[in-house]
Amino acid sequence: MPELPEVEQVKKTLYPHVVGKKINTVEIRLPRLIKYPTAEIFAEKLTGRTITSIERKGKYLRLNLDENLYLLVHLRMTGALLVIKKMAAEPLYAKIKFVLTGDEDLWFTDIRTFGTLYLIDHNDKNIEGYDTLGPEPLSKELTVDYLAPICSKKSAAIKGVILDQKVIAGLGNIYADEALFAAGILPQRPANSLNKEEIARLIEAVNAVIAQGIKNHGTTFRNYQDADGNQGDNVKHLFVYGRKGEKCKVCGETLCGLKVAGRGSTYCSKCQR
DNA sequence: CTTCGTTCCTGGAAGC
DNA sequence: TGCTTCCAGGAACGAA
Repeated sequence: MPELPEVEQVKKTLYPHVVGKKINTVEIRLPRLIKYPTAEIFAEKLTGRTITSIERKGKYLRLNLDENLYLLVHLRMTGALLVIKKMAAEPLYAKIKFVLTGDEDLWFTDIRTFGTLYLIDHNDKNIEGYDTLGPEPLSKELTVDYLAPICSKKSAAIKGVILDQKVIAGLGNIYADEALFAAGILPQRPANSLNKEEIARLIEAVNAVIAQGIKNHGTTFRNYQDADGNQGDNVKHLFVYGRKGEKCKVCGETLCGLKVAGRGSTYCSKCQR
């Protein structure tokens, strides 16, 4: 599932293929993926626009267009943006085709069809979920002074807090489990039970696992691929995610599985307290 | 306000 | 072997 490092890798691989290209037509095969405005207006307004740059904010990609338009894309679980030669066969699970100038097209594919797309302009209403994103990992805004007061007000599990995009933008289940392991903190610990030193360790761990994920071009656990169709290498560097029942790479203990904040969570009962 | 459960969806794994 | 059931999860939403 694409989280911050995966979306960052999609951005990097997409950039050289689509920036400067014009969208000639848009073919929408699953209109319900377009959350704003309607699929008809979405296609109509995109036609003839030129992609000027790409930004990532949390797990959102924003393709900036001329005429003050912005194409927002959230890949959710199995969404992908793929650049495909016009002569090649169309990709599996194709849901939206952006016909570009040049010899390549941009496709949005999605197995489980949870992905969402929006087309907004600077006068549009805010898109909830996008405008409320919290600070990013590796940013100077993510500090103990920021996170400690938030944690002290919450009795819910710390894992749920760091998965909340309004608190930190970009963590999903993989990097949340990895960060909690690296920080030596159990995912089910109430957020308000963490002291300042633990919160400092957690921020450091979040930054470290995200930086490593980016360096390794993302984690391909099931379906994730970048815009060139390549997989990420980070899965071999995971300590806990997807390793329930296997031995802890640090202490040898069998890793535990537990549902925390509604998600499958894996942790080491010896390394994490 | 917070917290928790439900919903969406499909492929692949697990179970009988 | 072949069918059925369950599970994976990001985030919006509703209920308590």
